[in-house]
Amino acid sequence: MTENNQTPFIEDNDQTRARREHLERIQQLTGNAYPNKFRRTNLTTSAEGEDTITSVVAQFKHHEPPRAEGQRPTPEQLEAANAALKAFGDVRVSGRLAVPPRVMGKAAFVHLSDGRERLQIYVRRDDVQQLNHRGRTLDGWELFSLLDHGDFIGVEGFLFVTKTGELSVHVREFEFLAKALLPMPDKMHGISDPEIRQRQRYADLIAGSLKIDRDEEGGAGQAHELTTREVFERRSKIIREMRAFLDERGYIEVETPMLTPIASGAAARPFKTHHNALDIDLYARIAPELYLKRLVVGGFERVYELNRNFRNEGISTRHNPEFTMLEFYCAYMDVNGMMDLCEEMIKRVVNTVCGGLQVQFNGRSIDFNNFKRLTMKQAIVSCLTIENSENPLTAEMLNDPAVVYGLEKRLLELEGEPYPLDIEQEGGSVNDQIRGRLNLINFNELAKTTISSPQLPDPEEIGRKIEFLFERIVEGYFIGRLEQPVFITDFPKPVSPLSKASPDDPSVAERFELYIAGMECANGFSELNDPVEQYERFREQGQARERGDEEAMQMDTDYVRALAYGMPPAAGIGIGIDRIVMLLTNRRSIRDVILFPHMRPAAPKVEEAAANETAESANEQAGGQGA
RNA sequence: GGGCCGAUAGCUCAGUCGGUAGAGCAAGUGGCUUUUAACCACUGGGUCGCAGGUUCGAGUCCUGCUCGGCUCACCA
Repeated sequence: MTENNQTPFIEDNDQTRARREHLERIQQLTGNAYPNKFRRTNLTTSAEGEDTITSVVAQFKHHEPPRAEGQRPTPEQLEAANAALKAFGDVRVSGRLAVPPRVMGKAAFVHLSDGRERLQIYVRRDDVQQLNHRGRTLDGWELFSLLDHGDFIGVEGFLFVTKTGELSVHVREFEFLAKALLPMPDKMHGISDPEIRQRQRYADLIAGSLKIDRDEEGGAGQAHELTTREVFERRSKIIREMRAFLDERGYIEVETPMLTPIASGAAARPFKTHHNALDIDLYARIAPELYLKRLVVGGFERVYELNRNFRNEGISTRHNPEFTMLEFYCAYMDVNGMMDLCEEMIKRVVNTVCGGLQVQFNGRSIDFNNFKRLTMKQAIVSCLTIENSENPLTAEMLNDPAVVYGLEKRLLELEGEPYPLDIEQEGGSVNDQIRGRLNLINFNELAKTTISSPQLPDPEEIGRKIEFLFERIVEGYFIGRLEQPVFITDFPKPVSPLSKASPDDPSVAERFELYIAGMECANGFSELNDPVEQYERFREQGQARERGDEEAMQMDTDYVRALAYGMPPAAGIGIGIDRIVMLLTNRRSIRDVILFPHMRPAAPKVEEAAANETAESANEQAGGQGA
């Protein structure tokens, strides 16, 4: 038996010991427990060009006689089905043992899985005792007895339907293909610990493919919960559909640098690294935006990139340090055209992937038929005037600096008041109470207040305050208003340094963000293409940075220079793919739609830690010798 | 970073008031040639996340720590 310290990645317990012993005996019996290939037949139509369990099930499952619950098919039905199946001849398929072998004396049933579908095989001792196994004759029944849940085998035999009516392969020959030295998860429960599911996605995927689901609750037409595999298959489909949508419209897909000397194009803290040969610091990109617009300058009228961005910020159910973004740019289009295009694209993707425009997410129904559009000021107002019809706040009133200042002051006062607030109110959380109090503000009074601020209202400051009010009131207390798809438009110019100002109102940018289920899913605008103004905006950002705003955008003089060659009017957008996938797979955490999400390293076990330490000191010694 | 919750056999989970560590599945042995969450009998399997403390005695109570989940804050 293998010493445990030679395989530190395998725990030593009764399960793994049994599997190792089986492996040794298989090795002796077959001469090679890890063969290089298995040839499958090609009776079915499949993309793979050979028979998979999925393709065999897809093509032959319909031969199973219709049977009522708990009823067995009649002998006549079986005879007809088996006669039909026999005509197809022998099939060779392979897969993982999806269950522990059910051995009944001198015959056995096992299910094989190819990761998607499962197919039952039937093995009789008398059929395989003289087994031709890769050129040598051996006792196939003995080999079969050494199989464990999770092993890979290839089988050859004829298709038939069992007495209970299940499509199966009656095995004549089989080959051992690979061993599972680690025990499989519980066949009924799978893996429930989210930590293991995310750290060891392979185990999660295996567990999903091996799990026996009795689909009892499928009666009311309820869409079943997607398996992990189905989530990622759907993710792939979403991305494929988006690419197709853009390709059809003449967009060119490009790849721009992931490692950049300046992390710009968004407001976020970057990851920093160092290039040794050039001896310069580089930053993992936080957005491809400025490179893509250089390409618009260069004559790519329609261009897109679908790839990863990296932001050195918090991790949450909606944030992963690396996330996938689709950005595309279209020359001669403005922000309104881009909203139309975005809406059209998302509708098509949703419809194709989910088979309709009503999608269940987190217990709510999202209606993708209807994308609303609200200016940022309208959105704020819509939260505050519901119960206050005699004293309505209007979007126009938010043009008055006194109202903006007064509202901010009142909001901060309300938030500063200790719990419980002094108004008489039965129950309700602090947030409920603040919501209630916000509705009771006398907006007409606010309009009459004088600004106590020493200096005259600075338009820049007002813009930031409006965004602050939006974030606090709409995104905070009234996030439910952003549940159905809604474009929030007319962002304040000071917080939108890459956007063109609105021709109607120089204080706002032609910019939008798309909110769905309270999540920010997309951000787009009419691209600022005046190099002089862009230079000034970057300088203002630089000043904000000096004032301590770590996230103010970095100046990129080469980008400004590119604009100086002339960029046509254009609109661009960034769409957060992970969040779209969350919406369309009904997953509440971004970690459930990213195969290998970032997590804090698990605490090493005692022996592992010791092993790592010796490895590290060995490395250090080697490094010291080299230097 | 704050709050709440969780970590017990390979997996899923019980474990009462502080008094010898439990079940199902999985594993091992035997039986069974159309089963299907196969079945029947027997057997083995534990650093109770880690480190301290209280106690005659800790899976259980206390403190600290690690990892995770939810949530708030942060984050265009």
